[in-house]
Amino acid sequence: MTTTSTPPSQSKSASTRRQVSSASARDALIAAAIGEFAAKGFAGARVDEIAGVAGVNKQLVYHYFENKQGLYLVALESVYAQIREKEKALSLDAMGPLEAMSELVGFSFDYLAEHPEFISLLTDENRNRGRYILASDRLKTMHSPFIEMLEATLSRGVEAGVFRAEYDAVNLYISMAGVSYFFFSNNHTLSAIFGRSLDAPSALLQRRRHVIAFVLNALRP
Amino acid sequence: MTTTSTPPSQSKSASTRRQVSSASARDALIAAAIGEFAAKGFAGARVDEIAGVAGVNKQLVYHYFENKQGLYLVALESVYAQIREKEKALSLDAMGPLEAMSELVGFSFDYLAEHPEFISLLTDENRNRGRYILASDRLKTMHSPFIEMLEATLSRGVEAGVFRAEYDAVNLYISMAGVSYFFFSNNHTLSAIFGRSLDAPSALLQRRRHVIAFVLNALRP
Amino acid sequence: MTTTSTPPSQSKSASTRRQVSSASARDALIAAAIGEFAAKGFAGARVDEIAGVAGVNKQLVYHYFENKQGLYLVALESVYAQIREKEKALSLDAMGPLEAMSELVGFSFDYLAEHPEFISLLTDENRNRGRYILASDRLKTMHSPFIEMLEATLSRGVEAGVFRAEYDAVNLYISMAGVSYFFFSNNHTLSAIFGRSLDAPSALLQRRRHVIAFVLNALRP
Amino acid sequence: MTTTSTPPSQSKSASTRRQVSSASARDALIAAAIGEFAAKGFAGARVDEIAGVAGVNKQLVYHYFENKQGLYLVALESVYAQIREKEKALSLDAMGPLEAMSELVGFSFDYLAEHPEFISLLTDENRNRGRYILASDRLKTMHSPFIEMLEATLSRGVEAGVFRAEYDAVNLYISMAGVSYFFFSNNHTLSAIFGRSLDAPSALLQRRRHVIAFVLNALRP
DNA sequence: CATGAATGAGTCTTCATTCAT
DNA sequence: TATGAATGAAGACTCATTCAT
Repeated sequence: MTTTSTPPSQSKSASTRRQVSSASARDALIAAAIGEFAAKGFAGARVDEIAGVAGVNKQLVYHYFENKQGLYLVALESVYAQIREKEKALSLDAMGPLEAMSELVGFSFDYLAEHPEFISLLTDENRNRGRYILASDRLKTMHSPFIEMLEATLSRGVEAGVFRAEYDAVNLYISMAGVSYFFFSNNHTLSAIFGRSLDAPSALLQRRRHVIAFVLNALRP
Repeated sequence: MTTTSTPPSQSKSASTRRQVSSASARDALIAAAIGEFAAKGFAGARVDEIAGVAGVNKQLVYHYFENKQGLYLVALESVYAQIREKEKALSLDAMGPLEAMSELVGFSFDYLAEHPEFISLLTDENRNRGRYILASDRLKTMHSPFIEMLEATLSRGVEAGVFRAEYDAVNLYISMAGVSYFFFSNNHTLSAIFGRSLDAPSALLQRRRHVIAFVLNALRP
Repeated sequence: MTTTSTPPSQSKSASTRRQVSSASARDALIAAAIGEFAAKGFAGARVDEIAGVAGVNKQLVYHYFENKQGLYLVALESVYAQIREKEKALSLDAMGPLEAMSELVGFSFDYLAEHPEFISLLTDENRNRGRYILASDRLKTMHSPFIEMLEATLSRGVEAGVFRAEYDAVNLYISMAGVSYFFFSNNHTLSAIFGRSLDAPSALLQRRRHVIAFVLNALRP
Repeated sequence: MTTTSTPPSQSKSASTRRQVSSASARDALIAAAIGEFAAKGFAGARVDEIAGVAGVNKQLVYHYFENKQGLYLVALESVYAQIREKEKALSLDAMGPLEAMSELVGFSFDYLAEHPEFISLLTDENRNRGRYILASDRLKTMHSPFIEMLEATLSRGVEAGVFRAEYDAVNLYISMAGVSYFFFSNNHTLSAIFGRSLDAPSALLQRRRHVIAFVLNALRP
């Protein structure tokens, strides 16, 4: 299942079918919402369009999510939940610090490459000054294991003498994420300014190699 | 000067006043538009609001810019023109490569710190898939001197043996800009996730130091 | 320069040029107005468009004609004046009643064929319930010689025994005009309904022959 | 039924009321639209006014007809549908050719006399150069039985030796319709020019007699 | 649960007209 | 005279949301 929100438990027998249908209708709405909000932002997205893409009646938006904002919040929670899920799958324990760090940088890059909707929704949320992320208890408790993995890898590397000691994990995280994120989030304006197609597969591969080298070089003692 | 090229004020009494008044209505609209579009995006911005903030009649938007999109385009051109203007003021010739690179990284950081509207407009433009930047001849010809300065500084440093030779200038630019840009563009969500106020002055200063160190470290041979 | 392009002030002596230019500006406005009002009706016509087509400043409309309605009235008077002028050129005295009547019918047809704007303006004026024609003293005193010519021709023919005596001139006029007018005024819907191109030159010629024959046949004793 | 196809009334209590209510909102809009468009033309008509007259919310115009043009098209189809309906009720088979022709001419006159909105909408549509009638499949397939009745009556009369053989049915139709149509469509300007009240009941009756006589006289061998 | 109808508060845009020079 | 700037009133159209069944 792509979303996390568990529907409220119902015990009526006949409602089984309804639950199935409900769950899929609800999920379809969330999936459609992620696409619409990512493509057009909160203000530009249309409830009608979301319902249409999901193939359900518009009223269900209000039934499940109260209003457009409620749907937006759930969509945001959903994309965060997805990345958290993927992050948990990372297992760095068997790797040395250099390899582990390389894995972390690569993961950051790859996830953004494959999930443009994550970038778009984050972007919109930042224009809202983080209104929803701050209002959502679920989001606040949805701790990322990534920063802890990064911290642990950094420590291991410092101790092993392969990483500089001067960086704190949060700043390192922001730099590591930033070199990938900015490439994707501003791909169109960068392409226009430099007159290069930065969304071409070859440009992507080249960029991926660059960001790993760049971060690891910066970490050298 | 904040808006598009306006003729310098002249001292002829009669005609000047008219020109000034005309220019100021137009300029006031552009300034207000930058603020509105930055705060709410294209879809969320309200023509009424822009005119109200500018203190002029709403219909002047249509008189001067044809429609909301026209105003948006001019606002976008305006913020690009501003940064290009500042970039031209950079003079690195008297500096050694290390100092010059440090200056470039610091400039990137400082400009974004002082111009959140630049970030917001770029962000929105990227959600539009760069539609306006591609459509604007003015924007396409508004070449940035920055990338050439970076290229020159990089070459100087490589020749002097203080920089690695492996980076190409565009990728280096994106990394250098990204470590600052991402910090500002995603400040709210990062603050929420890390439970830190990354917009506090001290966090800003600390980040500034980090990005300069990070980039220069990555450049070491 | 982005602001108002100040026109080079010309202080050439002769007001002659201005007067000449005035007269032609006024005429140009009337000509453009006839075209616009004919093409789009009073409500659909745009003052800006009229001024643009005439190549003069919009303000002149208000200077010469007070407002849009004033211009419309003058345009209407103008097309009436034109047809009155043409009607005066008809000289039937040397013809027999049959030939004269044929001439009158042919004239009605030809004038409408050549002056679609006359039809369009009359049409719009009728939708206004004749508001302007009733309000205009000029139009009310712009007597048509046509109806008197028709009356005289009819009398001559009745006396000569070649026309029936039963028709009164006004009804005859309306019938004679109607068989041509309806063909032109409703040419598009008639073409669509009958699936024929009634605006083709051959259809026009055929129609012309028909209306003359039809009216003369109806007049036979 | 006056408006476009409405679902046949059913007798289930609940659903019927809804359908009726739905249908009536739609029908009320069409009826109001016919009046407004006839009175002021497409450009002059106001959506607000139409909704107000219909007593429904303005936005239902967009709900049912997409936009102003869509409503205009349906209004046009509606008036065409009305006349087609009436035409079908004509039964000429039991009459001789003279009586039948007289019936056809009288019908043309009477329908226009009773349906000024039909004239007005046709007029506006012709100013549009038949744009809507050409775009509407419904209108193109809404064949008129009138022209076939006229053709049959003409043939019968020619064979019986009471009508001239020279007229083709389309030209005859245009002449027959034109002598009535022009009288009504241009009633106001004609009244003004001739200084007669051509919309008085007596003038109407007199005109009716004239057009029948005129057409039948023209048809005599 | 599901659905189309309905609505009110906007939202961009137009346009005739006036102002200032 | 002539012109661009400016304006108020209104117009078409949108959209999140609610109602009724």
